[in-house]
Amino acid sequence: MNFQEMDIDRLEMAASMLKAMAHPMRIAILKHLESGKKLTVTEIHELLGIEQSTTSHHLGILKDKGVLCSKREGKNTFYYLKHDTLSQVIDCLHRCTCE
Amino acid sequence: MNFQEMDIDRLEMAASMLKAMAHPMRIAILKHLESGKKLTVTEIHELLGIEQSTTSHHLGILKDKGVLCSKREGKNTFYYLKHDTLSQVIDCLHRCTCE
DNA sequence: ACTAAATATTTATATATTTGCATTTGTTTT
DNA sequence: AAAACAAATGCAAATATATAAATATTTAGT
Repeated sequence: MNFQEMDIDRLEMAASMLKAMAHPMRIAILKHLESGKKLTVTEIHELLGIEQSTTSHHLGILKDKGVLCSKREGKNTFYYLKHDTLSQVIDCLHRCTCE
Repeated sequence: MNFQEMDIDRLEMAASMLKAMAHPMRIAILKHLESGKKLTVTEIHELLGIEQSTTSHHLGILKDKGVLCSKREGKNTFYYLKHDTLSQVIDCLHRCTCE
């Protein structure tokens, strides 16, 4: 594997993380998970007022693409940011959409 | 227009900016535009080794969604980041894809 | 006005995403 | 073991996106 390929892999990884985040509901989810907060599927589905299955689906995408992690505790599954630094992306977008 | 709607509009705006950025080639373009750099379509198309029309198309998407601005000077059109702060998003992704 | 260079737009086809509903799987409690 | 709760999955219709090739537009130089 040469540098070129490594770079392409990395670009694709970055792109798929961004793509995972690039959805209004998923950004709303991420806003609720800033500063290390951990929330269950039900909590998120109630906070946002969207279907349970839709919520789970969105969380699955975010987890699959490396944006979130999850840990099961009994009946609940808690979701949280994989990299705290990703809150920066959300904050940055918040600032860029002020006009 | 109530706050709820305002919030939804903003989420959608943020999502469409992210969606515009969520593509390997477009991330590669953004990497070249960090720290206020301004490049022409041809420069980018040569830097990345992709078709001119493809390059223009990608730039058009980034501009349309509010990620880039452009200014024409003679035959050339220079593209640059609309918000300098967007470099943070790229840097953040760079850090998150180190594993 | 004509040509060449730089950029932009249009097309069509293929592929991917979103969403709700119904169902299923996993876990706790009785 | 059955009931109740939490989360995940499969499916299908509507919608959106990617890609590449061909064509069009804008501008500078002659």
